[in-house]
Amino acid sequence: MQFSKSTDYALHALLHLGHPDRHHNVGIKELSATLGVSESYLSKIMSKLRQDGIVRAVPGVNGGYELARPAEQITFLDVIQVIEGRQQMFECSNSKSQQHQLLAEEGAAQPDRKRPGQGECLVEQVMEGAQQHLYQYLREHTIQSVLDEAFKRRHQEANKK
Amino acid sequence: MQFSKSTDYALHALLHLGHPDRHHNVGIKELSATLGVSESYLSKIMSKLRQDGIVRAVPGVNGGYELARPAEQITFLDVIQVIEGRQQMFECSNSKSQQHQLLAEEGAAQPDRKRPGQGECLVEQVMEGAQQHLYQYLREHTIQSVLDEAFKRRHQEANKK
DNA sequence: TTATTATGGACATCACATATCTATAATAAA
DNA sequence: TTTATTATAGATATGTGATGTCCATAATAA
Repeated sequence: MQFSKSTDYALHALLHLGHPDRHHNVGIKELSATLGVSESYLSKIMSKLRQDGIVRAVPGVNGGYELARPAEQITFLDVIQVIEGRQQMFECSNSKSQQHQLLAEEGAAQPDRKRPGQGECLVEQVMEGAQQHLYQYLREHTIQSVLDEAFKRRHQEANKK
Repeated sequence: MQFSKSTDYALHALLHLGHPDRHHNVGIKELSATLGVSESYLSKIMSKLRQDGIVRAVPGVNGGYELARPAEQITFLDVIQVIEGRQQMFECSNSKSQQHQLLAEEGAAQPDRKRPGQGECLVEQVMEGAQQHLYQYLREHTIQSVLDEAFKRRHQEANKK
């Protein structure tokens, strides 16, 4: 139950691209050097981000990457789902087992067979609730919000002195 | 970024043990048959739960497992942490890279070197916030709360008829 | 046309989840 | 005390995904 390193790389790369006084594309060389990751590996990640419309890529001289939309419209959830995929965080593997029948209708004398697909797993439902909570939080944090926080701190630092 | 099947098995096994009209230990055979998982594999999981004090185990004739404490004191978070471990969900792998220095003190003329360990990664901080949100939700849901929900539904079902 | 840069495929490696089998220890019943 | 039963721990196997490298190709601007 851990986020992959790729997600880490992706988030940091986007922060770099979102840096305000940057007016040109950023090549994989610069990104790679800044993050301390190999060019080979990082380009795979950037390709994914491009395929999902998070960044734009330009080949050729002076090419590189740039954000495809404003940094405040790139949420943590966006990035995570591109890299980690969009599967459910939890899947109940024994929906057909005796367990669910016991929980759903245990002791119930009447065999009520009118709603077939209704037997959803209660464990799964709790976990889906957890996922929704997590996702909501991740939607509320964006590349821009991190940049803002960084600059706010730098400012506080300067004032304190 | 997915929970393992083992977590699924553990949660369902505990639901079985927490079932109210159960007054004796439950052997691995019964658990295995109910969940549709092999005895070998499930016993590994049960051993972990025992080592962490979630269940008690009794060998020998009429032995088996039982909850080590009331079902309302066994949270989803407890179970998940036993099975998945207690590492952070996210770790920033490049705390020493140029990236953080840029974000932390970019443009800052004064080399402020008084607080050494303060340079925490802002991405990591967001992700830790996410984790805390998730954990809070998982702490609020217990084996008992799922059982309650199951019986509530069964009751509604009976009344509707 | 050329140098530069991104892209995609193939490949290698390692860690981990999943799973099985077997020998051993502990316990209750006989 | 013996025996049957049950949990436990170790060794092992296997597949899958994360991480990472290398190389050939395509696209683009100078």
